[in-house]
Amino acid sequence: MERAILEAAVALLEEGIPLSALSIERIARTAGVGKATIYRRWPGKEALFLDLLREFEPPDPELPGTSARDDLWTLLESVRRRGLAQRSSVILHNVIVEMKSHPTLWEEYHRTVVAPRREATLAVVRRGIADGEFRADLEPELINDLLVGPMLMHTVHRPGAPLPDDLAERILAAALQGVGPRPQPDPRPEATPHPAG
Amino acid sequence: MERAILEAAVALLEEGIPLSALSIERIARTAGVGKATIYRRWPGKEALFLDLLREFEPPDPELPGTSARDDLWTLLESVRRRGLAQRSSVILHNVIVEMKSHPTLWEEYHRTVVAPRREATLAVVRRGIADGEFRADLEPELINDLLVGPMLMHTVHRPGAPLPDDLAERILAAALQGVGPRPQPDPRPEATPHPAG
Amino acid sequence: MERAILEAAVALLEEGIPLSALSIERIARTAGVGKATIYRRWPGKEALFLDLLREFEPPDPELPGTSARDDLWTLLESVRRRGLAQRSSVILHNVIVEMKSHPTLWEEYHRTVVAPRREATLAVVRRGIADGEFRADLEPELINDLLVGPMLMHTVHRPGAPLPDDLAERILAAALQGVGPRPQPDPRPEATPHPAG
Amino acid sequence: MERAILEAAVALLEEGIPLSALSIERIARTAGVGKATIYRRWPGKEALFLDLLREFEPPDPELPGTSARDDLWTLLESVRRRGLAQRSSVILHNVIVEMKSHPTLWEEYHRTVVAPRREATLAVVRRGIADGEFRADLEPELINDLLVGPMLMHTVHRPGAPLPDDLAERILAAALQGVGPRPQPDPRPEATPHPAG
DNA sequence: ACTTAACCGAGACGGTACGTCATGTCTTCCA
DNA sequence: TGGAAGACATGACGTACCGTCTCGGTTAAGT
Repeated sequence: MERAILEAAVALLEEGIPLSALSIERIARTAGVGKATIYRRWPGKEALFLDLLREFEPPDPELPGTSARDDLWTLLESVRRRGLAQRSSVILHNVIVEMKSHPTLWEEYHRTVVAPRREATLAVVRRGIADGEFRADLEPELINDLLVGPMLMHTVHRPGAPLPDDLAERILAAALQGVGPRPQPDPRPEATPHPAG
Repeated sequence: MERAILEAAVALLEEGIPLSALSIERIARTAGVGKATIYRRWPGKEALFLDLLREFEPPDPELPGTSARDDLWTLLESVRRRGLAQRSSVILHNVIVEMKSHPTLWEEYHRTVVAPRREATLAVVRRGIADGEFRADLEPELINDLLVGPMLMHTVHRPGAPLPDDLAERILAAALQGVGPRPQPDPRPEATPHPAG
Repeated sequence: MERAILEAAVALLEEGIPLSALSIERIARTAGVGKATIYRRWPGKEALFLDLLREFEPPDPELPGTSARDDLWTLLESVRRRGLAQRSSVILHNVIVEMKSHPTLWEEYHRTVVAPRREATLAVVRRGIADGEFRADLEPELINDLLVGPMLMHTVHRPGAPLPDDLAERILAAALQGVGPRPQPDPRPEATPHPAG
Repeated sequence: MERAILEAAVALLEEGIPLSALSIERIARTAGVGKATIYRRWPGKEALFLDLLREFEPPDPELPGTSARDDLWTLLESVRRRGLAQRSSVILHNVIVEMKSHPTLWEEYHRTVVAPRREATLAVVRRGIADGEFRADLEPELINDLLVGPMLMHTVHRPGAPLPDDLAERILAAALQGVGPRPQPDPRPEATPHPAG
């Protein structure tokens, strides 16, 4: 039942019906279900959307564990790819946007979906600090934001456009080495940042 | 007249009325104005919101021009402070969110407000590259995102919370030097990069 | 429900609200009912008025059957009395007037209410012709109009004024004998035909 | 100016626009005139309609004066013909209907147009009584209504249909001689209508 | 000829009503 | 018992008119 209703909602979205036209009445009609049946399960449209989001949430990526850098690359890549997922992309962006106007629901979404993901990245960063891959004099949160933030900037400024393949790699490299002037006196080829490889 | 209407909308928002309850009828009633008067000026609720956003747009900060670093610090600080603006903060965040569901309007907001701001930062970054303050082997956009992105991460994850005073400074420092392990063998003190001032 | 709405409409009319101020919004408000509830039952204001008219339609009078003349007197009297009906009178006149601007509805009212009434009178007239009470060389319709028409003239020219008690009797008498000069040579009194009763 | 406005109203009516869609705004637009210009001349839509009616009022017919009967025939014929007037007919009927909901205006129309016409017929009837053409024992009003009423019945029951050519003649004849059984030369007291049963 | 008033079109204004739609609650009736 | 069906009160939607009101821009007369 629950499924039938969510499927109906998705079906409508995929038909091109804009999110703002997704009334409960319409979903009920499409699902061949009484309105009351929907209200019995969700307190409102937005709560239904939340479940709809969870429906599409891709699984967390499996981390290689070879190094903090590699793990972070994997995580950033999963962020990038999520932005490309066929059905989701634009649709889900709008769902999220809509849901943001319901603080309670957004809070729950953040708590159960966004925050855990952030926590996972943070854990990797902390491990990287412990292993000497990251500077120990910086807060893990700062390092995390320095890596993930640039990723989001792309989607803000180029909505709809696919993120470049090497974006994760380039962000990681730049963030690790810094964007300040290269220490020229150093003659070393510097290839990978950690010299004693 | 236009002002009176926008003021009425803001007044309602400040009374705690949620954005979703901001019907045109209500705004008109509050402003003591006929509905037609609103429709004569804006094609719909969201277009009105766009003007409401512009209303609160703070002026662009004046750049010191002493160095790219100082200019960027000023720009990041203005981003931070904008998040604290008394009336706006949470309210405007919601307005933006709402408006995102109207692609046309959002596109215009981006074009006339967001993009120019980004362009200003990018110009500073380019100058910094030319002056040798930033690595020349990186795209200006990447450097820009590396600095601005982390700023936004804060507001995403801690909505409503004020951004720490030294956030801009810490982001700049970390981004310039990189978050990879410090090149310890180097004995030079390399003086912590002086902040703006 | 239907009743409650019609009652509300009548209540407003009786309060002296002019028909032109009888908006559906107002009726709904007075009846404590949503607008949709009204639109679910009637396609518009005028259709509602039609039901309002039917509400007040008095029952057809019972005919004595003693003679065509007596039956017609009864029918004319019922026309006269209908003009005096307490609540209706002026109000209903206006309702009818209003409804006339909706050809379809007026057609229906005529078909279901007016025409049957006319047919009933015509039937009596035809019987009267067959029985020799009326001239056989005249069309029944002409005779009918000659009797009913004068009745209506009164209401046209003296709106609101009550019709005189003996109007039906006087019309009948005059129509039967004709308004031309009396055939003087005839000395017979020919006793004005005693009315019903 | 006044004319231009009335013409515009008529033009719209003749285009088939229903009376209910004849807003002042529309008339003003069609006439190429400001709304205020209309309001300066008429207090409202219905008052304008009144002038519109007067516009179409045909001239009173010229009476032959040969006899009351002939004069009345002429008057009845003019009533009949008025119902056929090309532009007016249905349109004007609706205008009248509409105007009836404004008691004041209707009263004025009645006083200045309808009543004088009735008075003219009544005068002829009175003359007919004096000349012995009509029974002297009947009120002139009754005789008048007996002649004019049947005329109106036709338009009530067959709206739009043209009135038959000989209608006036037939009404006059029937009314003068009466619709009761003809006083056959038969000397018998006429007891049962069909003698040779 | 120059001013000044009247009048014009245009259309904005605060309102009210239109008829439609969606909300969330509530029966009703069927399986 | 629980679900579909949908009626219900509420209220926003965007449009159209209402009747009043400024606006400038002609005209016209009066000086």
